Amino acid sequence: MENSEGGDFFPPNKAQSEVAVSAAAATTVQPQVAVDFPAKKLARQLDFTVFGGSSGQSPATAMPEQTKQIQPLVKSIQLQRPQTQQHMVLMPTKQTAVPTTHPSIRPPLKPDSPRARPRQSVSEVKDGTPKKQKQCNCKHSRCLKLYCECFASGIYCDGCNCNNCHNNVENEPARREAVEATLERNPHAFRPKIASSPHGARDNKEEIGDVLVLAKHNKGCHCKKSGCLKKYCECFQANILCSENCKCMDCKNFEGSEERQALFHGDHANNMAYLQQAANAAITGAIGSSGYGLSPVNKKRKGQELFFGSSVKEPVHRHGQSQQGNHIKASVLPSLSSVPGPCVGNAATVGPSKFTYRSLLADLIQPQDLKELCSVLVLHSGETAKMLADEKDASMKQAEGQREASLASSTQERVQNQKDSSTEKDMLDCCSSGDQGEKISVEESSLDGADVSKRPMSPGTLALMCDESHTMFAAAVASPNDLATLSCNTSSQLPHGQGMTETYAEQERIVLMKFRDCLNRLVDLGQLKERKCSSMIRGADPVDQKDMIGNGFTTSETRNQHDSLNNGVAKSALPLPRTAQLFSAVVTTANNNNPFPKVHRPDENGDVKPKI
DNA sequence: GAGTTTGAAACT
DNA sequence: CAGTTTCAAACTC
Repeated sequence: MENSEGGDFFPPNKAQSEVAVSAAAATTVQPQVAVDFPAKKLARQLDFTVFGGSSGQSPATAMPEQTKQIQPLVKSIQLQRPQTQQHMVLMPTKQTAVPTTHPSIRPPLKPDSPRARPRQSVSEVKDGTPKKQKQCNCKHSRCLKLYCECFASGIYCDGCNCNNCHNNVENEPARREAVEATLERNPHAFRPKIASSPHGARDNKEEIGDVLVLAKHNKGCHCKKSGCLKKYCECFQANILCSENCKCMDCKNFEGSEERQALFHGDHANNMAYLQQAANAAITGAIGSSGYGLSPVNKKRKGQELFFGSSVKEPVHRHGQSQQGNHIKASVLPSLSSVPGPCVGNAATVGPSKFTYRSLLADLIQPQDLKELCSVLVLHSGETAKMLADEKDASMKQAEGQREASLASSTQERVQNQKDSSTEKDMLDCCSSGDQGEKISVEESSLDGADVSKRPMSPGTLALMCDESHTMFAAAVASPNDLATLSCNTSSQLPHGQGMTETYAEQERIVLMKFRDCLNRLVDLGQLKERKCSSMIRGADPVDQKDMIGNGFTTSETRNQHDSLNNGVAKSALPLPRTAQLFSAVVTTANNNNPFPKVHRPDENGDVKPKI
């Protein structure tokens, strides 16, 4: 127990190398070992108690578990901290102002401090100026309380300016006692304060510009006067936005806060980051579910007042929480100029501000579009089948006409029809497997005289129709071979033999051609949209961006895009469903080069939408 | 560098 | 759990 405790929490001897962290010695833990960043409160993020869910456990019971897990933690910290620091441009580091005396050459105030050596290895930074973790200046806490950054970081004081320091090897018993007491008060005392996204690793954190937007303060801050824009605020100091966990008042540390943005002004890098953020948001329509949430700066306060009549005295985390709430609300509003909602899509679930990539086509293709597309393709296939069948019948009749009409032949034909009917039934049964509704829908969707259900259909057609309610898209893009497979291998049972196989092949070829054309159209749309977004971003007029919703387009713009899709295409006089329009363009266009002049579009015959 | 402000931690 | 005190860092001058 004691050994494990020392091994878990208490710093190692400074003689230990960083590599030795993995050693099994009792003093293997070097939580601070690679921490080359303002130790400050981030250092407190170390969690020596809770790994593996020791939370709630008494320190005594928690300790053994710490022993098991501390080393991986340390390793991850070593890897992650420096990265984190690199991104913290928001937080003006004062490290350069910190005495740079190297721990190892500092007066042997606390010669046995374990911190010196490990830190050395990582304290050489950028400009070559040796940097050292901040030293505490504790006077009354003996460096045995969380007030002390060193203690909170789980490290010995070393070269600090503290008085009556007990956070060292000589006072190990006292220190241990203090640790236990601290853990007793709060089992999470040494737990990381900043939680990353649910996806875990901090080095996977998502960043927008220079801001860590996924990280979140576990406890949240409670700032009252600093507006969460000073380093008093733990969130701000950690370079994260306040979250719903915070209980701060008059918070300005949220995405879109003009005060916060003001901190960036004059900082080119940050401005660029912000621009980049705006660009990303506009291009991808990444902000939440409702669109462009990136506030083009400076509107937040209005938003706050709008929603809360923002009073400085209003208690609350009002702006940590409410701000997040506001953001959500604001982002829903069509005009961001009026309410500069931050980019928070859903702070309640994803934290202060989470940006998610969305395809340029995200809002172009709707689920019903796929259904309609499949309907179109199915109809097309039916038409093809019909046409080919007619051709075949004509040729057969012609051949028959040349022969003497015989009773036998008519009898044979009846038998043939019976086989067809039987085969059809089998195929439908197979494909509708367990879902009568689908079978019905297939039949219903065959409308208009095409009477697909009563004709032999290609395996591909059947596959398309059968899968319409679940994997329409997949079925549509499947290769003919796949389609044949999907059709339950019924092709071998088909009565027309090779002739029908050719018909099926032709059907599939045409359907796939249509589908390919559709995809090409979509690609064109995407490119069009990309160009549009890019030009908007280049315009860099935030006000203009207010018109961007969702993926960055107004409905009218989107509509225009759809219109452009149909340019040069004879449109149906009847109102087509959106996608029907979309794909009718393809169909009609294809028909120009098509042996099949007439294509029945779904709506031309009324309701042909698959009923699923 | 001294003094003030601030908010987390500790305490009641 | 809320209110108060203590504390040390951040900040101001």
